[in-house]
Amino acid sequence: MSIRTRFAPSPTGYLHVGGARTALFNWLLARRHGGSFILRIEDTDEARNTPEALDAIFGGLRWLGLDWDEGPEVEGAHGPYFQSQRRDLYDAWFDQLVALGRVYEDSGAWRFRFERKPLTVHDLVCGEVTIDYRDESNTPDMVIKRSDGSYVFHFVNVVDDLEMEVTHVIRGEDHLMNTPKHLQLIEAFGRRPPQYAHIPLILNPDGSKMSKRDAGAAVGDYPRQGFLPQAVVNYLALLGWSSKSDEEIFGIDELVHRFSLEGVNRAPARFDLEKCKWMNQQHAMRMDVAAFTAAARPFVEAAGLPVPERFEAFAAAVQTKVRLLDEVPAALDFLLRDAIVADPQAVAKVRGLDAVPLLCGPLVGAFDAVAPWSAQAAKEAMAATAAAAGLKPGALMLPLRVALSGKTQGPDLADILELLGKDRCVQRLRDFATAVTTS
RNA sequence: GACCCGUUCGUCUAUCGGUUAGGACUCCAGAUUUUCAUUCUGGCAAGAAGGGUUCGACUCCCUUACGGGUCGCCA
Repeated sequence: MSIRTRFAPSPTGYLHVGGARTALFNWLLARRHGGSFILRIEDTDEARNTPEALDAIFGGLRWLGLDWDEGPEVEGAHGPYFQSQRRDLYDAWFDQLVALGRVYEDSGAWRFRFERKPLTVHDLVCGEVTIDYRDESNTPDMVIKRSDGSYVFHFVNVVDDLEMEVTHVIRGEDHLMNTPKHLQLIEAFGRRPPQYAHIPLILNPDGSKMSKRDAGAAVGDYPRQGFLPQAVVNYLALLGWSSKSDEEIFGIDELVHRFSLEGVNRAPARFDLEKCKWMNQQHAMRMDVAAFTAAARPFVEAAGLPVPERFEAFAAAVQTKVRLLDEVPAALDFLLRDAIVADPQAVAKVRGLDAVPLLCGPLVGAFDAVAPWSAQAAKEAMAATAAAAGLKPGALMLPLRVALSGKTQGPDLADILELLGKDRCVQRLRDFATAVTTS
C-alpha cells in the first residue's frame, strides 16, 4: 500500500516557513516512497479566508518546487480539494455520528461526546503520548458543528484524511494535543487512524514563537530577497531534521533520497537567517553559469542597470561573491555603468601606497599602449610597469582594483580588466589620479 | 493554573552506556589565490541542576529549573 501524505493549510495569511517546512516533510516522505502528496485547502473559516492567502500558498509551494499529485488545479480521485466544496460529504459523516448517538445539541451547536478514557497517540516522532480523557474538565466535549451549520476543523480534518485515504499525517507539534480528539472521532467511525508524526515548531532567534510578522517568516518574501528555492528547501529541511551525516548541502533529489522520519528531532529549532544566507551562497556557487545568469538577470533589470549582450560573463564574475541574488546589482554596478562612485574609505585605504604614483602616471600610458586589449596583456603591462619601478606586481593589485571599481572587494581583477575594456580602464585610472591628488 | 512535549558549543546538529563529545553557521588567526570572494588549516565555544541505576552515564529513571505547545462555535 502506497504512502499518501497531505499538506492542509488554511488560506488565512501568508505562507509561513513553518507551514512550508511541514509541506516539505510531507512532500519528501511521499516522494521518498513513491507515494502521493495531496494539497487540501482548509477554508472552513469563511470570515478569515482571502484570495491573496490562497495565491501565497500556491505560489510558495510552486516556488519551492513542492508539486502536488492531488489537489486544486490538478484534481484527483478524492476531490474536491477545497473543504468549502465538500459540504455533502461532511453532512453524511455527521449523520453517522448522529445515528451512533455520539453527538448532542448545545446552544444550537453540536458537540461530539468523548469516551472517557486514556488515549494513547503512537507518534512517529514523539513516541507514545497518553492523554487522560477521564478528566472531563480538561477535555470538554468538542463542538464539531457550529450553530451556523458549518463544521469545525477537527471534524473536517479527520473526515478528509479518512476520505482521502491519507496514511501519514506530518504536522506541527501544536497539533499533538488535538490528536486524541481526532483519534476519538476515527474510533467512533470505526476506522483505522493514519500514522502521525508531530514535528517541532520553528522559533525566532531569541526563542520566541515565530509569527507572521517576524523576519524570515513569510515564504513570499524570499524570492525578491534573492534566495534560491533549492537553498531555502535545503535550509528548512535541516531545521528539525538531520541526515545524520556531516554533509549538509543537498539538492532536492538528494533530500528525497535521504529523508526519513527517524531523523526528525523533537526539540524546537531557532531560525538562523545567517546560515540560511550562507546556504544560499553555497547553492549559488554550485549552479551552472547559465542558470545563475538567468536567476540574477531580473535583479539587475529591476535595479535599472543596463544589461549588456554578454551578460553571462558579467554574472559569472560575481557568482561566487554574493550570498543573495539581490546583492548582484551592487556587485555589478561599476561594470555596467560608465561612471562610478568611489568609496571614500577604499580610496583612503590605498592613497598612501607606493604604487599609487605608478597608477597615476606610467600605468595609464602602458594601458593605453596595449593592443589588442585583453586581461592577460593588461596584466603583463602592469607587471612591466611595476618592475620598472622596482615593485612587485602584487603591490599594484589592490590600488588598481580601487581605481577601477571604487571598492576594495569585487570580482577577480582579470575579470574586471576584461569586462571593463581598455577605454574605461584608462579613463578610470585618470579619474583616480585626480581623485587622489586633489583631495 | 492544568495537561503534554522538550533541554549537547551563541545557533543548527552528531552521539542510540565506554568518544580527547564530532560536523556546520558566526567570530578570530594563518595559508593559498601576484587582488577580493571561494577554498584550506587552526582556534574560541556544549551535555540546565541535583539525585539515583550501573564497573562505567550526554545517553536509562526520578525531582527541580527553564523553554515550547495545548486547553475556542480558529485552523
